[in-house]
Amino acid sequence: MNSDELNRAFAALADPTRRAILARLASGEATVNQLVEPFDMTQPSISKHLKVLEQAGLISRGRAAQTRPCRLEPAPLQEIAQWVGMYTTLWEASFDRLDAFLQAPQPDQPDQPNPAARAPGHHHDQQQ
Amino acid sequence: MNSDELNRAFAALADPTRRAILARLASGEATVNQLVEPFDMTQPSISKHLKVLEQAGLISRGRAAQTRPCRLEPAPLQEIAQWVGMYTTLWEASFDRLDAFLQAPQPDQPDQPNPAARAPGHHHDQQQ
DNA sequence: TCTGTATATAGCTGTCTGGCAATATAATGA
DNA sequence: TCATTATATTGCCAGACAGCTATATACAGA
Repeated sequence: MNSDELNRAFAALADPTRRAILARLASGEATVNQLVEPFDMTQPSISKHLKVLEQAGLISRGRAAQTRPCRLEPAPLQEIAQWVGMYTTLWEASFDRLDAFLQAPQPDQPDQPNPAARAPGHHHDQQQ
Repeated sequence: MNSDELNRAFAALADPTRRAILARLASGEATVNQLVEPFDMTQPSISKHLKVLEQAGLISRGRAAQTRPCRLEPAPLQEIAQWVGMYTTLWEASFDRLDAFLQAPQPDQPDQPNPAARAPGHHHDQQQ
């Protein structure tokens, strides 16, 4: 749950073209040209987007002849799911418990709040 | 699951200062000055961050005397959780099923892939 | 009304970003 | 080796962004 990784992952996902590329890759590997095709955009622009996605760890690239097939790498998405998971108590908590939650020691440390508040059983136990 | 909302939410979360602000707000409302305090940063800079968070819908602000208490708004986080959720099949799938998944019709439409692939039962049924 | 406190806005700067066209590199196949 | 195809890199530009200082606005209390 490194901060830099989250920075890069979130920043990469902030662009709709890049999210569309990931959506495409979710259905299987694709070459750069295949990824260029659906977009009204030049190949260098897509290559730049791919570089951003790669540096964020969201994709990896192999080699097959002269193509560089792109594959989706789920790890950063998992990290994001985990990060967002720390806030799920905010909307999972039932109405009458909401205030208690707001008072309770919730995620607090800049960038690594409370990793133990994920499961649907919403246990309140935690450190610090 | 509007694209612009996701753009703003992801972009807002790409900054560690803003994520730290959210972490702080997860434990309850706070005034601007209270949010400034833990950071080695000027008040106008924090106010700017708050504006970004507000425009992303991640926080809202009330009025109490001359303070403007900030409150965390979970809706965009829920949208992100939902968006990421569409990719969970990629790592929930067991090893021997992975290839099948990569062949199967997965999230594809730019920015609104397959909303029906969330639950832990990982059902393969879906449209198109 | 005046003072102080809380917050917002304006203006500046350097850096990052997303797009493009043009060009370079890498691997294939003849 | 040469031509072709696939991809990456470079250089350019306009706009966004994060930080700062200085200043403006809003409200409270005397």
